[in-house]
Amino acid sequence: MTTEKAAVNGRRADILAAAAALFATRGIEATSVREIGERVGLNPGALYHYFPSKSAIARDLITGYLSDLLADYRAAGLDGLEPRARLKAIVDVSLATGAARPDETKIYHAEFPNLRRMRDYEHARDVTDEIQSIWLAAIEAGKDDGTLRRDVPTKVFHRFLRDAVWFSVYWRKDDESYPLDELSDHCLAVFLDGMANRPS
Amino acid sequence: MTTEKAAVNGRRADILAAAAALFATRGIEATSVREIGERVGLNPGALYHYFPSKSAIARDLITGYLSDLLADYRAAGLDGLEPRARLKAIVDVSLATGAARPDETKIYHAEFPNLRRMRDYEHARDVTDEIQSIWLAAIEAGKDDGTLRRDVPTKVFHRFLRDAVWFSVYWRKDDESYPLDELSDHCLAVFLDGMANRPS
DNA sequence: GTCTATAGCCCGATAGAC
DNA sequence: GTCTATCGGGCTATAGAC
Repeated sequence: MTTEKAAVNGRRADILAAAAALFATRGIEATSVREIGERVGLNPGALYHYFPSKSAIARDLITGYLSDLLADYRAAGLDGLEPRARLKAIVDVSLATGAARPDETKIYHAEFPNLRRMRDYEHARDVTDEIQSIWLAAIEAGKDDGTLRRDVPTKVFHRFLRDAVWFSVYWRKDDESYPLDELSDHCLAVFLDGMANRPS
Repeated sequence: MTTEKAAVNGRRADILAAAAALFATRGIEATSVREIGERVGLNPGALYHYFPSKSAIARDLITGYLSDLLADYRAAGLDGLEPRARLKAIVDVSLATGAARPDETKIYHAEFPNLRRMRDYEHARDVTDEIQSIWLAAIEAGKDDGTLRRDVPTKVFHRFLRDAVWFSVYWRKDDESYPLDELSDHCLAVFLDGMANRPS
């Protein structure tokens, strides 16, 4: 990669990061390209040298995020794991992604439901479908091998667990007081072993 | 109440309902007063006969919603219930509110975090603090009487349960195929008894 | 009480100098 | 590659006729 190309990618990355921070806190539509330019030290018009439109910035953020997330799930070797370990791996990959990329996580969950029917989001839709099937398959495997109870519908349990995991980016403080592996332990304790106190 | 007063309140209610539907799906900032007027069959300027501003519509929606929700919790006689029954009552009141007022539920959860620091939201802040303390007290009571395990922090369990309950408005279909009391049963099954399969 | 018309502002995006 | 300047348009809110 040449020096000029690296500089361009650096600028692009700066713009994406600045836009992500603003989109995550105020929403895409409520964020102006002027604000994005201000954050990155560029006049509004100059942004259009790197991106054709504001919505292209949002789309690149979301599709890049989803592609990386799917790659992380695939790299976790889920197929070789027993259901409980597989669910733990899914939760851990997700929590790590939420902690590493909180802005994109918030944007995806807050805005994608309204964007998924738009043109240029076909690939993102495919990725989200595959991610969902990864979660659902792990829960089904747990039911099949007797690890999980069968009277709670798979889709319902999926929603409960999924929301607990992803929405933790809104309340977890990213400091030493509550490390990620503790959150992971608490999440798996509640959802796999249950909150009920059963002295053994 | 005079006929004129009732008519005014009817118009006000129509405007609030139309605004709620739009705010819930597109967000407050992304919704224009022209759209609200269109929905209710009024020219944009005429809305200002009933509300001083767009943000006043949003504030009335949120504060009214929160006041009613708090009243419902108080009417449920929570203090006289054992911890498990108390948590079930809290979940049931919340699910019923979500089903009866899905738009305001979505608006509150999506927009209040960004609005709570604003002027004119002092009362809403007090109400949310009290609602949160109702949930936390029920969980603490469950720990105190040995019903709930103590190794998962109260605030963490609260977030998991709260998000599962409230965000169900985004995915639950409001038809006969999945009635509210089934959702309530599944929620309490997962969070109170645990998803783990323990043949007894 | 609802209308038409518009003020004043900010928006996304573009043109063209340098 | 970044700037200044601006276009065309939608926004919230207001003014004043009816």
